[in-house]
Amino acid sequence: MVRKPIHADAGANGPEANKEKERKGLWSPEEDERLFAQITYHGVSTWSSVAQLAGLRRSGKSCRLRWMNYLRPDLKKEPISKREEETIISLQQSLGNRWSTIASRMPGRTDNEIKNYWNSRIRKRLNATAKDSTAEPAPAAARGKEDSANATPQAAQPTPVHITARFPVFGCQMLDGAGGGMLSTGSGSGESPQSSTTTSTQQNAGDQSEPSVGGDGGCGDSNMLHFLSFDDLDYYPGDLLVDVPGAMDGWESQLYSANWMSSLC
DNA sequence: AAGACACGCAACCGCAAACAA
DNA sequence: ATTGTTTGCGGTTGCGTGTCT
Repeated sequence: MVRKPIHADAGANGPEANKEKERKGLWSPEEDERLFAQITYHGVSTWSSVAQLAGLRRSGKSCRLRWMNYLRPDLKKEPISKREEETIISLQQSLGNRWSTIASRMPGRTDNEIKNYWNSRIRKRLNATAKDSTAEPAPAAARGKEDSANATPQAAQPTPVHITARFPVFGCQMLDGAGGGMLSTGSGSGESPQSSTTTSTQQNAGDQSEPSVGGDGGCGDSNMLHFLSFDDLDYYPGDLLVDVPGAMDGWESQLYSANWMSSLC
């Protein structure tokens, strides 16, 4: 479901109009475009500077959230699958409501997405079944953060998530700004035939294990976002720090323009 | 057909940790 | 050591859409 944007300008005639205040509410396609371009070509030093340099009247916090939850190129667009749901339930049992940790083990999914999914669907379902049979073990949500150290070894270690050829994995690395660390990793498209993030590797049969690089284009700074896809691999979150200058250019033209932008309309 | 209700999602809020000056 | 700033996280809310009556 895509909500119609209530652009913050709509309230510009209100009492707040004269204040050069931060915008709130849904993001317009133009704002998305600006933020995306800013981060793609110039990277992130601090989020507040991103907002400023992109000419957005948004808080850095808001920009970060928008990028993390929506604009990041490695996000899966298709609905959460049954298998992913099982993973969420399993991880929630062992980790509690530590959504970011859970998300880090589910490439292409955001903590917000998982949290929403849990709150709107799984929790209700589990509550319903718990009423039916009181044998249902209590979720670990109530446990404190200190439990993270006591989590099961299986959950505490970065267990590999096997990704088949149908789930090309992308790694993005911000090289600009402080640290230049891994910004995000995740899987591109999924089993859904109408997946919005089709790549050239999507149709592979799964017999390739070498990283494949997106096509090359010719725009922008060379190394702000470095971008990879893998056809078939065991994925350890945080492992994909591979530097392939120019790799994102092909992705940008293929995904951002053709699919991502159309999904906004 | 219309209103009420439920659902799903995007985004905000408040807090705490990490970091810088 | 202290203070201010930034980032990251989880909880919560608001609103558009779909479904039911």
